[in-house]
Amino acid sequence: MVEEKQQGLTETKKGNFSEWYNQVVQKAELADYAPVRGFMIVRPNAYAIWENIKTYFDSRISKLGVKNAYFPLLIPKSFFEKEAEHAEGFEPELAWIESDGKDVEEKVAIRPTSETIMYASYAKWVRSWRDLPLRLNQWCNVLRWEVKQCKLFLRTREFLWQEGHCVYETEKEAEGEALKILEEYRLLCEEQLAIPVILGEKTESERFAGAKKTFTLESLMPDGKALQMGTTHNLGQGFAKGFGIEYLDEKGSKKTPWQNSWGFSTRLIGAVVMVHGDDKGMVVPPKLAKTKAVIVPILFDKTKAKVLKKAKELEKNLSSLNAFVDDRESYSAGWKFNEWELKGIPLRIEIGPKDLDKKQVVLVRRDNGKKEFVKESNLAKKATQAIEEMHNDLFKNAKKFLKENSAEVKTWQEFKKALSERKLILAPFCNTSACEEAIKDETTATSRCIPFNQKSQKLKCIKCGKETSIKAWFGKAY
RNA sequence: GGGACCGUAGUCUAGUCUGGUAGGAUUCUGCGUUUGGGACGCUGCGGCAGGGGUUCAAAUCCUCUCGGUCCCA
Repeated sequence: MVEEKQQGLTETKKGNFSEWYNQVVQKAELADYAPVRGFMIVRPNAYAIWENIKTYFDSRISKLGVKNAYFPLLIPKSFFEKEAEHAEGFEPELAWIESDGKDVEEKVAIRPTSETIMYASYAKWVRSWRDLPLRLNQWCNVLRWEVKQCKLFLRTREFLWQEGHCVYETEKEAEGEALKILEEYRLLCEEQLAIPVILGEKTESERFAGAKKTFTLESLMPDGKALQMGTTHNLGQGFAKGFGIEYLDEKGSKKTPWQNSWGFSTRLIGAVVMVHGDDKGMVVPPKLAKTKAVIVPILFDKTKAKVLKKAKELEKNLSSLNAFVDDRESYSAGWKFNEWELKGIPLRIEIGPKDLDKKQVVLVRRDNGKKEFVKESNLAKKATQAIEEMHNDLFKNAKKFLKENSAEVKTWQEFKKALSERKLILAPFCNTSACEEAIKDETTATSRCIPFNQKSQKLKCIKCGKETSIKAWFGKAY
C-alpha cells in the first residue's frame, strides 16, 4: 500500500467529521473560500451538480405549469415593513447598501428571499380571478448576513437557490401545491441525490417568518445532525394583505388571494458530500454526475497506439454517460485512479493491452470499488446498469443509516440517551413553544418536524407530560 | 453566545520560545526515461495574510485588522 500523499485526504469520515468534510469539499474542487468572510466560490465540479439539479427540477415544475422569471436583487426598506413577522424574522440578517449620503433614495437591502419584491409586482398584476393562479419561480442568489460560523455549502452568507412563489384563489389550492412541491422535493432528494428524507410540518418556532404553515424535508447526516433539505410554505394571506394583492371574483366582489412559496438551495450539495462521500473523497450520485464515467487507458510504449484508439472508441460509444478518456501521459494509471476517486466520478473504465486481447474492459464502481471484467460488446449496457445499481445502493445505505440512527422514545430519559447517541428522535410532543424552548435549552436539540398523517393516539409529552396526540422529530440541527 | 487554536510558494511543512542570508517536500514549466493502484532523473518558476509599533535589524516581540479551524452552548 502506498503511503498517503498530500493530494488525498488526510482525515477520515469516522475521525474528525468536520475536518473530513472541509477536505473533501476543497480537495475534490467543489468549492473554495472567497476573500470576504462567509462567502464561497462554487467551482465547476460542484456547479455541474447544481446544473443537473436545476435542469431536473426545472423540467418538473415546468410540467406543473410554473414559469421562470427574475426579480431584482435590491429591495426597498419599506417593503420589509409590510408584513410584520417577515420583517422581524429577517431584519437581523439584512445587508443594507451603503450610500454616500448624497442621494435621497430610499435605503435598500440585498434580498434575503424575494417574497416582498415579488409580491409588490404581484399586487399590480393580479386584478381578476382570471389572473389566478399566478405561479412563478426564480433561480437566483440570496444574501443573509449570518453571524454564526460559516461552512461551505451548509451555511454561507450568499447562496444559490430556487424560490417559487404562487398565488391562488383558495387556501386549499395554495396549501395543496405547497404539499405537492414538497413531494417533488422528496423525489429530488431520494431519486436524484439518493438521500432519504423525513417529511412533516414545522412547529411554530421553526416556521418561516410570515408563513402560516411551513413544510419541510429533513435528512440525517453521518455526524448525527439533521439537515433541512428544503421547505415549502403556506403563506396564508398575510403577504397578500400587506402588499395589497386583491382580485375581483366571478361575482364581482373583492377578494384577498392565498399564497405559497418554496425553495431549496446549494446546501443540497453539502448534504450529498456528507452522506455519500468516503475516505477516498467525493462520491457523486450517478444521476447528478455530468461525467458518469472516466476511461483510463493503461499505456505501454509498444501498445499505446492500439489502446488509445480503443479507448477513444469506447468514449464515443459511451457518449450517453459523457464518458471521457484520461489520456494524459505524464501521470501513471494509479495516479489517475486516485484523482478520479477523490473527485467522485461514478464509474471508471480501465483498458490495457491485456484487455484488448480479451476484448474486455475493467469496470469499477466508485462507491464500493468493485471491479468487474466486462466484454467490450456488453460495456454500454453494463455501465448503464452499474449506474442504476450504484444509485440504488447509495440510497439503500443512506436509508439504512437513517433507520439505524433514528429512535422512537417515550420518556425524557430515553430521549436524552438517544440524543447522546446522536440519533434523530421521534417523541410525543405537546407542540407548545414553552416545551420546545425547554428541550432546546436543556439539550440543544430542536424540533425538526411533525410528521404527516398521524393516527389519533393518546400520548404524553416527552417534556411536560401533558396529554397530546402527536409525535414530533427532534435532533441537533445544522 | 463562550472558549481554544491557526495563518510561511498551488499544497504540506522547518524556522517563532532565544530577533540576524527564509530551508525542505510536493505541485507546477521544460526535456528525457516511464505507466495494470499516487514512477524517476535533470532543469526552471513560485512564499512569511495585511496595517501600525518596538529595534541597527522582525516570519520571529507588541498591537490592530482580515481570513480560517476546532470544541462547548
